[in-house]
Amino acid sequence: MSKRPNTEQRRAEIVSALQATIAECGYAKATIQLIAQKAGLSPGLLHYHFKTKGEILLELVKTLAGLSQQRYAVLAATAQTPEERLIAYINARLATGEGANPTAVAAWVMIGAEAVRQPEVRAIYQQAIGAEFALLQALLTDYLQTVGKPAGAVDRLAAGLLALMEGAFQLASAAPGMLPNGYAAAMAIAFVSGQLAAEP
Amino acid sequence: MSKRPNTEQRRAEIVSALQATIAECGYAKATIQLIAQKAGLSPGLLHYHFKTKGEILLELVKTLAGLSQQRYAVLAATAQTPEERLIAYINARLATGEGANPTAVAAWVMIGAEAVRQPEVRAIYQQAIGAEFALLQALLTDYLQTVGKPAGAVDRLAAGLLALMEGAFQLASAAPGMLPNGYAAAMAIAFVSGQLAAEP
Amino acid sequence: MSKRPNTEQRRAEIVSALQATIAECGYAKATIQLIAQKAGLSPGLLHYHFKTKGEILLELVKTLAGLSQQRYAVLAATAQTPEERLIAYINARLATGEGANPTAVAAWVMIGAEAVRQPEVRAIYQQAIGAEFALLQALLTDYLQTVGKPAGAVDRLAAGLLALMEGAFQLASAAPGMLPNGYAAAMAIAFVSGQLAAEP
Amino acid sequence: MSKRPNTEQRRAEIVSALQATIAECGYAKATIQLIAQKAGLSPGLLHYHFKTKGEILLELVKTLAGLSQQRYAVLAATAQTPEERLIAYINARLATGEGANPTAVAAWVMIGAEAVRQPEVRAIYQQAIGAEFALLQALLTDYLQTVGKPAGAVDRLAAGLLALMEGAFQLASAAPGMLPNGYAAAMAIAFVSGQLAAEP
DNA sequence: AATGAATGAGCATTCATTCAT
DNA sequence: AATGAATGAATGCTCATTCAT
Repeated sequence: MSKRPNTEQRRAEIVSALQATIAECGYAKATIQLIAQKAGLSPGLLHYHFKTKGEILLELVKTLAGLSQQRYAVLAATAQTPEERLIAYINARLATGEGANPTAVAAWVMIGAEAVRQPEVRAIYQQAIGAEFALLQALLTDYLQTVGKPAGAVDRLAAGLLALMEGAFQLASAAPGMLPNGYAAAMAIAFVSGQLAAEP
Repeated sequence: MSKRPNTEQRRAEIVSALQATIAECGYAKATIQLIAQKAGLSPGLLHYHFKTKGEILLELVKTLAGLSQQRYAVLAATAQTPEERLIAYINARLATGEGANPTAVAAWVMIGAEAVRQPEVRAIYQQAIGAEFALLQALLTDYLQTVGKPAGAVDRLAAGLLALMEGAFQLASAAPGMLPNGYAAAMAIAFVSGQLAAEP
Repeated sequence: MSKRPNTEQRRAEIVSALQATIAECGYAKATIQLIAQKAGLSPGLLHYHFKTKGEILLELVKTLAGLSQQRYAVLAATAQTPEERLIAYINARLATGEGANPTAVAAWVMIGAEAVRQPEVRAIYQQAIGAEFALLQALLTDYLQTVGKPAGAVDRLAAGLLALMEGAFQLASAAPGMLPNGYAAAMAIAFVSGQLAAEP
Repeated sequence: MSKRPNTEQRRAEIVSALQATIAECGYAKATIQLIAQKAGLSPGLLHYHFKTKGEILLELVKTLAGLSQQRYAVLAATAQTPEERLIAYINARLATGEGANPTAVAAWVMIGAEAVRQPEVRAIYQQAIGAEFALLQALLTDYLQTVGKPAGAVDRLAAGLLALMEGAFQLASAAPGMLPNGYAAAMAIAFVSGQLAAEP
């Protein structure tokens, strides 16, 4: 008698199409027409499932942030020691190669730029950044404790690692191939190790 | 009697107005009307001095990149040792406080996002990144030589520092106040110091 | 066992939802989705019971006009003399308080505006206005006969009363609270009484 | 060196085109394209001179209200006695024939409907209604004083006249030709006269 | 009878660019 | 050099209507 709702699936398709489009053209040039075309849907349908274009963006940010969380859940299960966990985390986020997702990275960079000016995007972006920051703090605290080092500078250390990661995303998208291969993960790990040697 | 051309001044005013506007609204929302209004000029005049909107952006990227070079010229004159030069450089780019220029930083972040998709912007962005990278390589090479360390990992070290700086810019613009005060300069310096202790 | 058609009930529900919506948002903003939502039905079902949106409007006009007729049927039964009938009629249409129906009044005003441009709405609107006009003529003729006055100006008198009533509806909807309380019914009755005294 | 602004003239042309369009199609169907076409201008130009469509409407309401005021200024100069002034006023607003402006009347009716739901339109509409009401009160007070009658019911009398006038506009637009010719002005005057005879 | 997804034409609005002055 | 009106294509969004289920 009634139609079965397929809203969730359609919404996912649309969000996925936005990710692809935004990675390629940026948010402003990712027009509804273009997204719809990439999703194989009619423009009107996008507004049936999402009230505004901004709402699709918000959903994408949530999805991307969730992806990061999922990766952590996976790695946390595998790694044994705090050191392994930290290194696995860094590799999961920065290592190029098999698990790398350039589209998601490029989309994330565009979202970061959008966050500078759209308060609503900024709010969710900051939520994601905050979660990542807290996770890094926890991982670092565990690690430092294991090696018998004081946890004094964990905040700044975590912030530095976060900046290194975000900067690596930016440079990978806007200046691909200009920097040494695989520098980001290596340097992030070296950064942490260096701090251990340097601290009293 | 003679009409002296004020083209150069006008162009500078327009570029400056674009910087202010882009920092506030992003490039896409920085309309010719808005830029003109912020510069106190008429919209038509902008197209008299610049053929297209993109041309103004290109000029801004050059200006911003040049600003960085100028800062180096200043610091290179003051600093005595390679270590002082390196630290002065890092502080010049990352230190918050007196010399800090949030508008330029925000504009640079937006330009970085624009570089992902506009090939012409990307070209100049990469030029600026390349110059910064080369400068960092030179500073690091000098420094390592002074302390008697091998210059093997200079490339990756420079790339890591560059990423940390760009990431710090991004986070300062999109998530202001979320991270510890002054972490960026401190961590950049700690990053370099740590590598010295760690390397054989 | 047998499916009894609930078409008539559904149609009434839809028309009622249109009345509520039109009173609140006007006809143009009364979208099918909104009406359906207010009726607790699905949008598709509205087009099952009515071919077009305009058809629902036409039905509403008929309903509203019929309501007026019903009120007359009720009052005609109660009132004894022509004077009582006339006053009862005026009160039924204009008196504020218990019997007042602001939603119907507001909807009627919107329909009046719609009638200016939609020929099909205009036709039914005019039918309703014509019926009211005829009723007023009859009531006035009876009344004047009773008091021994010539029925010469009955047409103009009825037209004037009609205009006063429609204008009162308009002002009640678009400028509520600006005019003295209960002025409309009082002035309509005074209007009629005045004519008796004035006529030779 | 510079272009001479023609903004005021263009704005007037646009408002005039809206009046013509609104009278014919109503506000919702008066699209920017249609108005522009009727004004012989490009659609974009309408948004150069007015920020939004609603702003054009607001300007039209002001214009129409101002027209009414102007008519009073003219008639006030001509008429000698309070009675003449009152009758001249009624004729100026209601008399069909030479001075009549069906386009303005139809536009006014549509605006009245729009006022029911758009708060901003309602505010200006009520301002116009309020001015007209105050004017009627003044005219009636003067008149009643002249004929030695108490001014007790001036408010309700003025409200009744106002309703009669607005209703006459509505009926003239939505049901043209259905009512006796020239009934409105005649009945308005009869209404006032009747009250004199009736009051003690 | 009923659902709700889907369509596509139409809308107000924005904006880089042009041009007459 | 400078102005500001003018253009028109493009965009996000709305909505009556259709249709498979």
